[in-house]
Amino acid sequence: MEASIESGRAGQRPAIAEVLRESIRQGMLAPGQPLIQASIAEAMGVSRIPVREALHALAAEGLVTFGEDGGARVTALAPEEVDELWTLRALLESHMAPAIVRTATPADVDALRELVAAMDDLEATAWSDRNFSFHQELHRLAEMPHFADATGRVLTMIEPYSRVAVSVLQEQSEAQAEHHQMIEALAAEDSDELARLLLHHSHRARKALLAYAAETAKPVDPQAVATAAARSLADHLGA
Amino acid sequence: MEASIESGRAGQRPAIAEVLRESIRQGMLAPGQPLIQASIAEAMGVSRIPVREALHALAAEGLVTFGEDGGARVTALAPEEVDELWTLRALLESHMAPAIVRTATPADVDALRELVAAMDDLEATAWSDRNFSFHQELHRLAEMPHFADATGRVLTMIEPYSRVAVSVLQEQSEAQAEHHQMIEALAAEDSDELARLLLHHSHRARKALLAYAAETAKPVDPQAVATAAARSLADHLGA
DNA sequence: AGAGAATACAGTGTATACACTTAAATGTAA
DNA sequence: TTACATTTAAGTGTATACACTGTATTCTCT
Repeated sequence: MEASIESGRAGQRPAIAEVLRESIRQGMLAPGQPLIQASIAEAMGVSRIPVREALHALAAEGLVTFGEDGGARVTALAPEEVDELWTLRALLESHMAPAIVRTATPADVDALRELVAAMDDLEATAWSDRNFSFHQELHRLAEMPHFADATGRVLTMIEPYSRVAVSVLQEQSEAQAEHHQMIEALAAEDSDELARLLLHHSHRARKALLAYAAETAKPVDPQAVATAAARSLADHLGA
Repeated sequence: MEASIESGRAGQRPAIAEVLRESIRQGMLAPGQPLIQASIAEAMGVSRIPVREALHALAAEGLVTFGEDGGARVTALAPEEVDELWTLRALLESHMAPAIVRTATPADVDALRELVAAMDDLEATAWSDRNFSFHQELHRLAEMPHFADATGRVLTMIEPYSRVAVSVLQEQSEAQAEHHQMIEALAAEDSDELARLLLHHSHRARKALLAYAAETAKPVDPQAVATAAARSLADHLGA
């Protein structure tokens, strides 16, 4: 995704788009929720102008959708769309495997190993956060900025939905086991194995998510897992 | 890409982002060119506010880059980036082949065949326009909106650079021949062949572009192919 | 009470105005 | 002429203000 330094000149500001993007990714702002410009502006202590700019940027990223009435909402994905995005993620991520193996230094591998080890016994929310970082770090190693960018975008879009799966199923432990395998494949410089693992990683998670969606009434509802703190922010921003 | 109807409420406006996106894609606004808000606003007959929103949206799409000084410019890609994007395009496009074959109706195929036939003897600029439409149409048929979106984004980003190759090399006739083959593969419902052709299509074009870049001093300079009319618009918008 | 008209409200879109920053142009002294 | 200080201009960032639109609410009349 974009560099975190939003602008040199006005750079000391907390970067409105960044805050909204993270809030959406972490599920604090649930899919479908209206994003009222004035509320966000007040919450952030700025006028509506920079808020509008952030919303337009996020809309271009696909995280926000402007309705016909002009109102912005957190993009809500249909199950088929989530499915498609998981497929896209699998394709992009597995394609980066050779580059990752090629450019990763032993120090990189160690850092990743440590990161994954630190995730072993985290609860769902904290684990999801680290999980996102782990994959982003992997992408960064490939030194393919546009692949990483596209993949990061997709990861961000599906994250609210992934979190449902992580919190509900035994998904977390399986994914975590695969993370360890990925580190070993990386250490062994086995790019085919890494690609295979990344493909499998996505496909399994995708299937788990869809299975969960199928067996519950309200198919995919990240709102349900929003934390209490998250809810209060969401309520503050909501209509 | 986003739906063309930018907004219901203020929808009758010519959609500023749209105009800028097209201008960049077609090379009227050359990579690296400064995008002065006030100039664009005046040229479009609006204030800077909606212009800024458009620029932020385009920045999120990667077509525009905000410098450290806050100024926006048309994104200029390094040769490695163009190379990477061609690879990305090949990957995405070829992956859509089975879905395209699956969902295309005979009427769709006929329409595409006609479109391609109409391109046979066009000069470079007009051909490039139709070429873009042809591929977009192909993506649309796959009924995979997020794949199509990502691919369209990439196509747009590399378009100014592709045009250089089309105008300088015999690229156009080779690409056109491949287009005809794609139609036949599609008509024969041979998705493997279609995927192969799409891969080859990108890889060959990519190599041709890089070869051209290597043998010229100024590696990739789309400015050189901007038409006279384009230049005047660019100059008007430029600093 | 219920249907329809009039009003108030909530929200967006955007033009204007002003503060701030950087870089260029100008002027001045050695 | 060159180096340095000063002013000017060009550009951006954003707060405020106002116009517009749809929706809910209230009021009125039957």
